[in-house]
Amino acid sequence: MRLCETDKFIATCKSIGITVTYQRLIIFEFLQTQVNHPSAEDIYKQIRKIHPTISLATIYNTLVTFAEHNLINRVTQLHDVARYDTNLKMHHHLVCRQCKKIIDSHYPALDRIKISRRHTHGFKVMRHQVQFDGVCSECQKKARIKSNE
Amino acid sequence: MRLCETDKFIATCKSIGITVTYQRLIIFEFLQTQVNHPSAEDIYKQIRKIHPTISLATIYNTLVTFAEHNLINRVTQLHDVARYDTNLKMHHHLVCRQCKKIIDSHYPALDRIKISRRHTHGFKVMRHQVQFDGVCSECQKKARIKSNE
DNA sequence: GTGCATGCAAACCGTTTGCACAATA
DNA sequence: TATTGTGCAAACGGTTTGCATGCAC
Repeated sequence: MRLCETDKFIATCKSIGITVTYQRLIIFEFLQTQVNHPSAEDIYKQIRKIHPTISLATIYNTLVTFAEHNLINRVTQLHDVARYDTNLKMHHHLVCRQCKKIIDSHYPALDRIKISRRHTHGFKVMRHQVQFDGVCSECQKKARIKSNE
Repeated sequence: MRLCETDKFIATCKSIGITVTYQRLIIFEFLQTQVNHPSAEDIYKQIRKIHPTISLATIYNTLVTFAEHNLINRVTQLHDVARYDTNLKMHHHLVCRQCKKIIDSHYPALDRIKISRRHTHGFKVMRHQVQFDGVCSECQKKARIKSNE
């Protein structure tokens, strides 16, 4: 069972062309057990209990590597700096993956989204917002120019 | 016109019980002109051109104050630390305002959301995700206990 | 006059990086 | 053996904070 998972991880590393290391394996296996969206620090503290020699830098490096190869996702893409919004009316966001531009989208159909009680896990939901990830027109243009060079 | 806006700001400050200062006024007025979700640094650089004595700390302090009183919003609530997600299937998030817990919600109706061309502002949309803000059951419980004390 | 806000610099903290050493392929 | 990753510590960058001065009420 375990072996099978390990083999799968090794195969994945080979297919994306990264070295298989013990540290990456234990980080990956740890992540598979997590449902609560841990931070690098969380991961470090947990793994250290069993593997006390692992370094925090390795956790960070590994998370970057995994995310680059889509083995995991960062929960929020807009992570580098805090951004502020003066638009207090309900609205949604288009976020550019490249330049991190945020554009408001007023789209009343999305305002009416309701989540049924069965899916709220006891949450008292107060607000919702839809985020569309993609590439803005300027960045698409830049990419086209680049590919024609 | 300008006077009217200024008066409105003064009235707002009074109603929420914060001191009216020149710095807060210029920051607030600047924010009203912005549609591109500026960062603290952006705001600082722009305002410094006209008011060279303002300090970055004041920008930060003021943004915190404004956000606390709901005059503005932080675009992302989950800002303090990067969080990772091993669930690569399409899903949505319930985020607790208090403890920052994130719970996955698998709700196929939300997966089928489509945004019409008119609303995309030229974006190439690649993914979307709905975020429900609220209070988780544990934090609701804690709040109830506290209010009964 | 009292209390809250500002401005400066230092501290903070999450994250990244340079480098010597170790492990992988 | 050549390459890539690890671990440590130092650097980095966005943000917060302590404190003296200044302004609002």
